Amino acid sequence: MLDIKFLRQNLDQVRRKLAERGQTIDLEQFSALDARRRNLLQEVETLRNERNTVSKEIGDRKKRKADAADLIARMGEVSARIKNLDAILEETESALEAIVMTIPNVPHDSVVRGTSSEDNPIVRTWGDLPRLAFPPRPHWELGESLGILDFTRGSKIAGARFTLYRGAGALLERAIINFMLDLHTGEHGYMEILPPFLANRESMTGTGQLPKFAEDLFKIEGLDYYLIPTAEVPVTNIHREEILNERDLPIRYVAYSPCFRAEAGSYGKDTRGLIRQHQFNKVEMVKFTTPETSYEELENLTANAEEVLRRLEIPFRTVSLCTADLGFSSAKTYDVEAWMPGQDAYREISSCSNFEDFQARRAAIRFRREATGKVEFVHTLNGSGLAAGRTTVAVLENYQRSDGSILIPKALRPYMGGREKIAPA
RNA sequence: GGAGAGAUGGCUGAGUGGCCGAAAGCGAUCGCCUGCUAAGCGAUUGUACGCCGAUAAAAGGUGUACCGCGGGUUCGAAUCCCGCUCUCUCCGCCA
Repeated sequence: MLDIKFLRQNLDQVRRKLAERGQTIDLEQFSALDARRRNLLQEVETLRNERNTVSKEIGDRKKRKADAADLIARMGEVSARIKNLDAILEETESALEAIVMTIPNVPHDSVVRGTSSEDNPIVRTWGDLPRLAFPPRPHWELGESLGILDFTRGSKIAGARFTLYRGAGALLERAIINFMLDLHTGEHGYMEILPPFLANRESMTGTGQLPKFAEDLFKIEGLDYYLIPTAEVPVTNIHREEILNERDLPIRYVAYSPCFRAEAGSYGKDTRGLIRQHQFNKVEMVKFTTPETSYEELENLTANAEEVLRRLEIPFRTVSLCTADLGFSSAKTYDVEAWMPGQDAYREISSCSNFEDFQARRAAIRFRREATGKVEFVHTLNGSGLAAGRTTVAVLENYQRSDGSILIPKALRPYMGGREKIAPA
């Protein structure tokens, strides 16, 4: 969420910035509620002050055995008024919060203004597209004919958008996950985390999934637990309501987790194959930084994600999301898109974002500045490093051969017992 | 699942209705002292929100709230009552 004081003082600027995202927000309503809240607060605090002072006087009188009945009667009324005002104040505050919690982050100045993903500038392209002497097949065909991906049985067990991996397919995805974790912990300086795969309402609110995007989540019936849509949720919430030491920053975590997404509203989109699933595996990088370094950290976070594809020798390009394409909590996002020959397209395989203090404010993640002793909000960042399911897709499609077999990328062979290819049984 | 105990500041730990935002100790920071280190002495040591502050911010001042969370009793609650959450111990079950 945005800072209420900042909002109050920069209404026009915020309105303009949000318009660039294609959002219109009822900032008049915000102003009215904010003013009302402050008036009520003052009134109620004055009454509390009176009650505190007079209650002391009552105590003194009683000690002296003097009569205090008049004061007690008066304070009875004051307390009743406080109770009344408190209820109104609470209503006002939750109405105000309801607005503020649904206002998206303000895009960073370097983010290009646009109206759709068509306007996302390409910032980097890497690798030569493979020139195949045969028409490339999509991964679902390859996976089924090799007997390593079973979409039919995945549907039988759970439903649409669930897939069963078998044999070398299961091994390949596990190898990809292990390779990525080893790379980020061993060479990029991240600490590995294995988090809970369910999270509660507070955690979901802290990172911004709630209250606005409840329909995208799977919820455990009757309990306040949600299946995580990304490891970003549990890992960012590690430090919820904490004050960190400046010298411990930046903190860099990397976590494997399955991710669960309801994919409401995406009917008919990417219905075949592994691209869009209700459950998929992902390795996620999360950072907590000081405000001064967060954009530098975003650049190398993105580079860390790209490095996976470089090592796997899979062509990719990186785009910077324009204002219209930016996620709710993000101030700036790079998407890394891997080349997928079976689809003749680049497809998103990582999304790296700087949330600045947007999540930190919601989740109360702060740090104490050594120079001044003051507490400030940290900046949080995260990025996929990478989506494992889509990485499996990229490997299958880029490394396919005319006989339908798959060459294993060199970087993955140590993770697959030295195996060099996946061939039809 | 059954039985019991507990939750207070960075930590340990007092506090059972007003003098408690909270003793004491530890730790930390600053200063003094000291050949260095240790010891000693002194001071400081939470967060949030509102208001005041010469304009924005800060310094500073002031008020309110916070003793796991939510409600209740009372003129007044860390303290009494109810509900919840979490932690610990024992039993059962289980990977």
